[in-house]
Amino acid sequence: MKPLLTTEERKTSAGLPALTVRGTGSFSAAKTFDCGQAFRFEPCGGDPAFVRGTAFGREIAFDGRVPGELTIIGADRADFEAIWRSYLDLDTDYEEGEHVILAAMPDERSRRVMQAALDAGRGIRILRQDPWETLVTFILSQNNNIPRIKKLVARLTEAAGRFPLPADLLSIGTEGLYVLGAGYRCGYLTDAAEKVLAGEVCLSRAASLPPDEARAELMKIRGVGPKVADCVLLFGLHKTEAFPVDVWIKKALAEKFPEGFDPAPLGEWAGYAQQCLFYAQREGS
DNA sequence: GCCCAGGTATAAA
DNA sequence: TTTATACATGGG
Repeated sequence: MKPLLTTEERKTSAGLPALTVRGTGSFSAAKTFDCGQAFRFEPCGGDPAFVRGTAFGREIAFDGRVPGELTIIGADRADFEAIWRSYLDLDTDYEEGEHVILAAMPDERSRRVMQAALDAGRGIRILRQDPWETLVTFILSQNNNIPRIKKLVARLTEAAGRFPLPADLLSIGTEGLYVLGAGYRCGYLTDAAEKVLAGEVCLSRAASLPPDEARAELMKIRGVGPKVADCVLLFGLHKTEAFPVDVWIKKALAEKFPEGFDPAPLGEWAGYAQQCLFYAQREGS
């Protein structure tokens, strides 16, 4: 059942608009912004449930310290309806998702493994991030770790004065990107910028394509392989059915699914299942 | 110092 | 088609 949300507008003591949303269920700002899908948010004031960052060019803070509700600082009700409600995927019933995912498990052993992952990841939401931002951040993610990806993104954003658009990346140049710490990925970024700017790769068109074709469209970019493409499909284009969980389960996790893994019955919940598995694995280690 | 990270391009079997 | 290796960098 679609969550029933209520909202209450406020002003912070500093005069910023703020909106408290109630009925958010299991939503966890801490897990959603720490599970490796977004790289522009940081804990605010020591509590990981209170995060701040930038999305869609707006500085924003999400205070999820009170269970069952979320306070968005830097947004009024109109902003919430226009951007954050969709961005945070608050109208999707993730409890139903858990049931679908468990029902898709072929045997008792798999079910137990998945149950543990769902328990660990409960509260994660699959964000609807800006596709270009998602593309750039996940190009940077390859053979890289999350803390360093965040620092790198922050450095690029500071250098460009905003999250770098294609023209900004070309203006910084391949060498400039190298100096900023992008390493061997610097040429991948400029290739992405060139192809998007030339219309050779069109993200908004990819959004309306079937997953396979959208994946192929993204992989025209040098440095975008199947994994980066799938992350962009999931976190940027919200093609939640497109994530082939079986392919991306790593060795450690593959041991837990000795019978293999058929992602088909997961349907639109494939991405969420995958993200819970990823989060649980990262928590465990 | 060492291992590794939300992988990919490339060459070789 | 599958397997091996280099890759820039720095977090832990």
